[in-house]
Amino acid sequence: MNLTAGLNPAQKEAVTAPFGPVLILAGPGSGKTRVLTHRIAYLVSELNVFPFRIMSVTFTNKAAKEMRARVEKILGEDLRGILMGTFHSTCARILRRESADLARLGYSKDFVIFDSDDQRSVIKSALKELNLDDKRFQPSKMLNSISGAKDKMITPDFYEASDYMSTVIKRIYDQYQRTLVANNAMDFDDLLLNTVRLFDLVPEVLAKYQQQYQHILVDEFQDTNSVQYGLLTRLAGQHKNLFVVGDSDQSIYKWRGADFRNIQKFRDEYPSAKQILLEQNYRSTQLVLDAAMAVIEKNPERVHKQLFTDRSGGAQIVMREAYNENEEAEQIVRTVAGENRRGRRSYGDFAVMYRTNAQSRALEEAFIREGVPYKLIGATKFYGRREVRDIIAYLRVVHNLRDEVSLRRIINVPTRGIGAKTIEKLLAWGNQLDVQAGEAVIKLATDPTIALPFKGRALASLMRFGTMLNGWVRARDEITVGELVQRILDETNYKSYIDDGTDEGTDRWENVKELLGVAKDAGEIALTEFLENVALVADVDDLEGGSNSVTMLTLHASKGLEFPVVFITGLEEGIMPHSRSMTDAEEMAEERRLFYVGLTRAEDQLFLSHTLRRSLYGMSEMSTPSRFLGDIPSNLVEGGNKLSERHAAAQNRAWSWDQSATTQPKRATSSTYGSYGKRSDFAEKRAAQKAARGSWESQKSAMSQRDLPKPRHLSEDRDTPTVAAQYKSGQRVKHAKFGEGIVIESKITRNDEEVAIAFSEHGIKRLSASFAKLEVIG
DNA sequence: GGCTCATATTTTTTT
DNA sequence: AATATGAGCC
Repeated sequence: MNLTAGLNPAQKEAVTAPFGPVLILAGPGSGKTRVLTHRIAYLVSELNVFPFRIMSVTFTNKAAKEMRARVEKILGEDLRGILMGTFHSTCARILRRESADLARLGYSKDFVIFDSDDQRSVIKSALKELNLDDKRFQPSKMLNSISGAKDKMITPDFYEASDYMSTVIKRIYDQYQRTLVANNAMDFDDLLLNTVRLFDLVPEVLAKYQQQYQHILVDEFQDTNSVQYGLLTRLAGQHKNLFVVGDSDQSIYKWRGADFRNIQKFRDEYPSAKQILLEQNYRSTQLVLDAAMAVIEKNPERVHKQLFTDRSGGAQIVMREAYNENEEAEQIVRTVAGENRRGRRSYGDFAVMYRTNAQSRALEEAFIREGVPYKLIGATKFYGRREVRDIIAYLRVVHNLRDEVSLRRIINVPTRGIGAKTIEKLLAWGNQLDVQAGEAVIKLATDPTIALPFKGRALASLMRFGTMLNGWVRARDEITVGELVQRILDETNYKSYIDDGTDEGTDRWENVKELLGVAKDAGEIALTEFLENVALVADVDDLEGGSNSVTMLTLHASKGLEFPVVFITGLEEGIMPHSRSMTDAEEMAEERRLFYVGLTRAEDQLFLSHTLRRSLYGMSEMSTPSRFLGDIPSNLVEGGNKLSERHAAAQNRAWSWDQSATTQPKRATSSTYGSYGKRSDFAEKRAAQKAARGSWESQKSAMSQRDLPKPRHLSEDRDTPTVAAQYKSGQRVKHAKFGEGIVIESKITRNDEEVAIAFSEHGIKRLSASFAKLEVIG
């Protein structure tokens, strides 16, 4: 088998690099996934590494899964000897395996993983316990500090208390960590940290894994944090076969502790490391690359890289401006529908990207309205919904009775007469008897000899709940996760609690049923594994809409993917770059890298859009085009980069819109963009789309590309105006407020005409013809 | 203890 | 806009 066929010299060199530390610096689209998969295959087959003893760490579970499939395809065999996963899942696995030694850290192997929501509630109860104000010590800030400490491997005892703030944080951190251990729970950082601690505490365990994994491969190395780095160097301590692949220009997770300087650290610590550069791009046209390079070059302290491709030329970038996010979305759907209808592209060729998840809403609505199939990656977390979290909390308590956080969540949901006072009393009582959380309720319900501090209604309720919980715990190893969920739903009468007959209630119940479906699909797997998947695998939520649908995703989620046509939306100051990054130069550099990542996802064409007005937190505000747009060379943009002109125009328009808003009735958005109503309404439409997608899937063999549902009213080509121009330059007009002026430019935008007028007394204004009352006087 | 209404707060990105 | 928290009342 020739594993290097079709690879360029640099790629070949990487695949066949000698054992020892290797650093691959790979530009976007340089085939690094290919290099990784071939490297693994090479290790397995050519060098007879058997049993395989290879550990490969990628960024997402999805990526790991794909990589496994690819390697298996190359080798044509089952790869049980290779561990592939994320850092987090790898660590969870190791920790559960070493449960005997894990006890030394205070955990049993049934530990649960607390996500950010759980973390928040732990912090909150810690604040309460310590009598601290959650305004002064914001839970999110506290969590950031704690996470930062954990990344530096600082335990509460060693947290430096130099001033008042840090003294308080130290106390909160201490309390937080105690709570986690008491709950037999780990947060995401703990999974990594405890693995390293375990290795340091029990050298035999480390030695075992060093022996087991002779080769370690790491993808997206620029996004590792220092604990992950520590974990790698420990694991590779003996064989030093550490093969890392990264690109500092694509480092976009600094906020999560990632530090691309790990690349330099690696160089310093392994001076003998072989270093290979992959600069040839196989994905994009030269034009796309030129744009991306022009953007990234502006970042300070950066090593210049000359990306190149065989794909010279390429379609020019389309830069578009829309009135608001709804119009922006419509422009996109029309372009997509148009290209699809002409048979030039299929829906699956398009990706629409945005900075924040909240921006997906307007896009979804537009796609639903036009009947264009899409799939949403990430988005409003399915597992973040209240009703879903409730059920998960039930499972977690059944799985780990020490989980007080989850118990508190569900002990009175559905309401069963167990209020705050009773809960506190119950837990205090349990504490005296040295039983935790769920154990206490069960003891109360099952041990007739025990003296109880409760009576009457509270006691009856607790007994009933304890009996139920006991039943589930006893059944948990006998029945499947699906059956367990079903039982919990039945016995708690959850449906009548959540489905109150309103649209929203029905919607919630649908979500519960979806979770039930996921549980049933999980089949025979253990509860532990099920809960771990829920905690660590984020992509269960992806609305898998077959291959032939438009992908919507955040810029972060786009890393590692590629699409023929990419739309990047919301390119406005405050959104992209995000307002939270404005004050810090390093964060701004990261925003730029994020934009760079988005740009380099495109194979053939880029559409970049910004709006004049954007709704945020339910308020519509004027927006200014992103500074990043200005960095795209004019010759790469269709019709030239008009950003600076637009920038000025935006300022002017901001002014005139606000003026007209006071004198004119509000623009009829409901007729122009359709009215959207409440959440449930939207959920309904989304469900309808989902159902329709199912039928598309089933019909797709019978149906050709072009027969897909025809857009209802946007069958026009993308820039066909729907209004006719009323004004032309040179005309003299009169405005109610600004007096007389001369039209210098008239431009048709969608559904409107925009007129630039030079007023004798007020200077140049850009006005909307439908708004401004203009009288032609000559 | 539980429900309803009013007010505050939020959103960056994800394992 | 959508959700979380808190006060007030049954």
